[in-house]
Amino acid sequence: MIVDPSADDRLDRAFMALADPVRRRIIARLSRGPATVNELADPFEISKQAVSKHIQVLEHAGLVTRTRDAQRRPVHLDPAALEALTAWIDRYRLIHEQQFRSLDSLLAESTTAEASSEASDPAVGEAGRRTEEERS
Amino acid sequence: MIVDPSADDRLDRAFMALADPVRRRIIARLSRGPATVNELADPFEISKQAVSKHIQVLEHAGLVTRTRDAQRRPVHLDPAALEALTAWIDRYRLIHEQQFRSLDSLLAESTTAEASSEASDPAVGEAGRRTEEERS
DNA sequence: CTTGTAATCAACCAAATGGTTGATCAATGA
DNA sequence: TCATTGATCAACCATTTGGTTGATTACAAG
Repeated sequence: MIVDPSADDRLDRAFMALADPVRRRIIARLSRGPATVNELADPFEISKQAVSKHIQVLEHAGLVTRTRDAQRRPVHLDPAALEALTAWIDRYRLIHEQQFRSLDSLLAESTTAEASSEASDPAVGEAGRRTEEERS
Repeated sequence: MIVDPSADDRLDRAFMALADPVRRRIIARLSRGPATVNELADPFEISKQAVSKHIQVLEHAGLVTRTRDAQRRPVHLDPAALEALTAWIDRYRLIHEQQFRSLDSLLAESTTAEASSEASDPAVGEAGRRTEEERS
């Protein structure tokens, strides 16, 4: 019954939560404003209990929060968690682009002068880069 | 042998692919440049076959591509697919923010005389929003 | 107190997921 | 040719996931 509130684990649950198309539709609906479980369940063919479970997954992932209004439990979107996801994706996407950029400049330099600056060269990627250029 | 038709289905697979922490680590590694299956499998405790399966999932989701170099099959990151993911997330995140913005301006209008509101409690304002229902 | 409504809990089930091991394919190099 | 290396295929297994139905809790209104 470990509750493991690790930040990395949160990211894990968030990605996991968005993996399901039903939950993504719920997120999409919530972006227009809060809604109750019944309202959220309405567009789906599945049972209300199933939707309730989906909401629990989203809540546990930190993507939504819930308040109380009499018997109702309105669900609210928490955009901060979504931001963390885009941050993760963009991180590696941008590193990848950066990698290409430095390769380009490296090639440009080698034409102008001697390529003595092998230096650090963490670019295992560079070595691998060469192996590409294949048929498409 | 259906070959992944709809674009919506692609998004589905992409989110599903990123739900697994092993696959996200693979993506992180690939952001530094292409790598072979053996290279990718090295940091993990799991078998090479398991990593191979993960790569197939990523490939089927359009997140990576593979080329050929002798026996090796280098895996390359495809940043375009990652961009599609951030696009989806940002869409609803921004709609949500927009919603807040209009709520704020609405409140601001009602108190044109003075800008006393310190953003107050938007959650309460939202709760009243459940008037927008689509119970059919 | 009783009824009705919103939502969750509990037990259960089928299918998908992630992992394993052993065999096989494909390309290289002796 | 034959052994080696890189990677996949195939069968199998344990756990997780997403769904169901039926009972139960929590409020609000008669």
